[in-house]
This record gives sequence, structure tokens and C-alpha cells, in this order.
Amino acid sequence: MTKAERTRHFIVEKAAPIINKKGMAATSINDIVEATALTKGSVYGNFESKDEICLEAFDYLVKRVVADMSMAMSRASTNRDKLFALFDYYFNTVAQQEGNYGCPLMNFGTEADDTNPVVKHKVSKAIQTTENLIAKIVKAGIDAGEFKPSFDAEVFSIKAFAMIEGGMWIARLQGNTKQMQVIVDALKQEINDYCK
Amino acid sequence: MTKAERTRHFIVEKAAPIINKKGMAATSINDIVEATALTKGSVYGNFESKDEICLEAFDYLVKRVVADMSMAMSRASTNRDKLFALFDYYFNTVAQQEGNYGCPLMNFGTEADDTNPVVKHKVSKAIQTTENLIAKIVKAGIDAGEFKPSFDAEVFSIKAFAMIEGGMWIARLQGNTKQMQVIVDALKQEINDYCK
DNA sequence: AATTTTTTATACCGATCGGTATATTTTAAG
DNA sequence: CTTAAAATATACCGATCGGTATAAAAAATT
Repeated sequence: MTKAERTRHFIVEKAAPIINKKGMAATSINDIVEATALTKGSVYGNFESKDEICLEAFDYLVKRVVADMSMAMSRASTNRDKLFALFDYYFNTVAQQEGNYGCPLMNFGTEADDTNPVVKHKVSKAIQTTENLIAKIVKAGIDAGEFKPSFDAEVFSIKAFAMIEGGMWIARLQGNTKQMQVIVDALKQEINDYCK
Repeated sequence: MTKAERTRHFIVEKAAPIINKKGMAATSINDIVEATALTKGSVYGNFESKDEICLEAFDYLVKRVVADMSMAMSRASTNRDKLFALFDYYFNTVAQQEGNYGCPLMNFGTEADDTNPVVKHKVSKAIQTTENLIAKIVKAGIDAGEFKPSFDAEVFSIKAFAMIEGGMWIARLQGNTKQMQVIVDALKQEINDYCK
């Protein structure tokens, strides 16, 4: 790992939470310079443009969410518990307000949808990946004889993901997790209803 | 209605869709000057700051959504049909891509949640109002003997609103309404299940 | 250790940002 | 029609924007 690679990574690490919080357009190079305690010349020696930093920051944030989520689910043995762990992960991250600036998919996606086709496409793919992940677990549960075959994996994955993203968005704006709790409980209830 | 009042309204009308599309921070006074074909002096003769324009634009957009939604629901006679009309309204607005830049609550809320407490509070109130509206219709349906008393109005309103906001967000990023259709169908299904 | 290459710091670029002072024009009151 | 008041246009402000040329410093190669 060369010095430049390490510095690139360092810059992304410091910039990502700021961009996730303030938005891409509202985050200035100066914000990043201050956060890294580097200079503008150093930043532009490692990145071609602010846009490139934003793209890498997005990838970094998504990778971290995926890693944390996988970690949380890995401890579960049944498919039911995997889904529960997934929902709990989302609930817990949004519940801990400290240093949590919301789901990067939501933040980057909402800003990019009418202005930044590259980011928009990245978010779109991440949405599909997450939904597929949920559907896959449901299907595995059906195959394992854990869930009833009438459990519609596609429909549930769409409903669950939309509800979780919507719920996290509401929780952040309301400043509490009351409604997110209702949503997670309802999703768990639906899973239990389809358990044999 | 004085000239100034008319001009204020005119500016808000022209600025609102731009702010909803690009975001508050990314929309410049120059964007508004161009859209209105006025001059900067004229704009600042009618508004104290860009912030004030953003606030009025938000109010304007929300009022329009509420008006359109009420109109769509007014044609329904039963509470079931009112809920159906509400869901169809959201589906139809997100389905018409032309000139639709997404739900103002979603756009303003996501940008404001970590940066603009005033807008954040406005969005928070609007979320509560919309959820209460849904819950109220469900309760009215129960009272009218239309729905089973086991239909939990609070839980349903939270689930439905989160799912619709999440669904519209997904539809805009994916560029199609496939998943929003699944969501609306699922919500209608749930209502029908609670119909007597 | 010497030298070449890479990385970082300084100083600056034109453009644009939100906002304002003031002159001109338009509107409304008498 | 006159005139006072309100609204609009012009020209400008300092600050900040993203980005760059170049010099100084640090790292890597020999």
C-alpha cells in the first residue's frame, strides 16, 4: 500500500461522514481540508475532483453498511433470525443518533435523483442488491422448511425495504424511534405469521 | 392583492420546483432570477433572504400536495375508497415522470435533517399530519362499520406512510413504478382484509 | 547516501456565491 | 395630472466556490 493509497483512503474516511451529513453539493473542498488537516494541494494531488471524492465516499459508506449488516446477520443460525438481525441492525443504527447521519442510500439517492446520474445509478443498484438479499433469505427459509411456501419473497422484500427506508427517514426527522419500532415489530410479526 | 404580494407568489411558484429538484443548497439566487426573468434586486426587494424563499417554496409545495390529495379523495364515498384514492394519488404522481421531482417532504426532509432545524421541524409536522389523516380515515371506517374493529389505525398509518414514501423514493431512483405498484397493491390488500 | 519520483504546501486563478446600495421606473393615492 | 410611495433594475460588495501552477518537502529507488 503506497503512501498515496493510504492518503486517499484517509481522505475518504474523513470526508464520507461529512458528505453524508451535509450532502454532496453543500460539502466544500474546504470542509474536507479542515477535516483531514491536509491542504487543498494535497487533496487535489490525490483526487481529480470533488466529484471523485463524493463517489468514493459513497462506495465507502455503502461497503461499511454492508459489512456491519453481514456481521450482525452472521450470528444468526435460522433464516428467521437472519431477517430479525437485519431489521434490528437498521433499528439500532438509526436509534443511535450520535454520529449517525442517516442511510447513505437515502441521502445520496435523494440528492442525486434529478441531478447526478452516476450516483443515481449506484444507488439504484444498491437498492436492488439489498432487496435481493432479503428475498434470498426468505427463499432459503422456504427451501429449508422454515417458512410456509405461500410466503412471497419478492413482495415481502419490496415491502420490507421500502418500510425500513421510510421508517429510518421518519425516525431521523421526528428525532425518535417510536414509529421505527412499530415498523420493525410489524415486519417481525409478518415473518412469524409465515413461520411453520 | 398588492403588486408585491403577486410578485412574491410568482417567485415562489417559479422557484419551488427548482428547489424541489436541485435542493435548497444547490439552488442559487441566479437560478431563481433566470426562472422568473426578474432581476436580483427585484427578488431581494420581495424576500429578505434565500432561506425565506426556500421556506415559502416548501409551504407552497406541501399545500399543493395536500390540495391535490384532498381533491382526489373527495370523489370517494366510503372510507375504503378514500384510502384507495390516497394511495392512487401517490402512485399517479410518481408515475408521471414529467415535471415531477419527488415528494417535497422527502426532498426537503432529507436535506434538512442534519442542517436546517426550521425546515426539519416543518417536515416533521407534515409527516405527523399525514399519518394522522390516514389513521383518522381508518378510525372513521371502523366507526362506520366498514372495517373490523381489529384494524389498528395507528399501526397501519405508520406502515402505510413509511411504505409509500419509501416506495416513491425507490420508484424515482429505479426509474419505474414496478415496486411502487407492489406496495400499493399490498396496502389495498391489507385494507380489503380488514373490510367486513 | 545520492538522486529521482512522488507527495504536499503555498499562493493564486476566474467564476460564482448570497446579499446590498442606489438609481430608475412603475404603481397607487390624492 | 401630480406626487409620494413602492417596486424593479443596475452595478457592485466581500467571501467562498472548485480547481491549478509551482515550489518545497518527503518517499522510494538505486
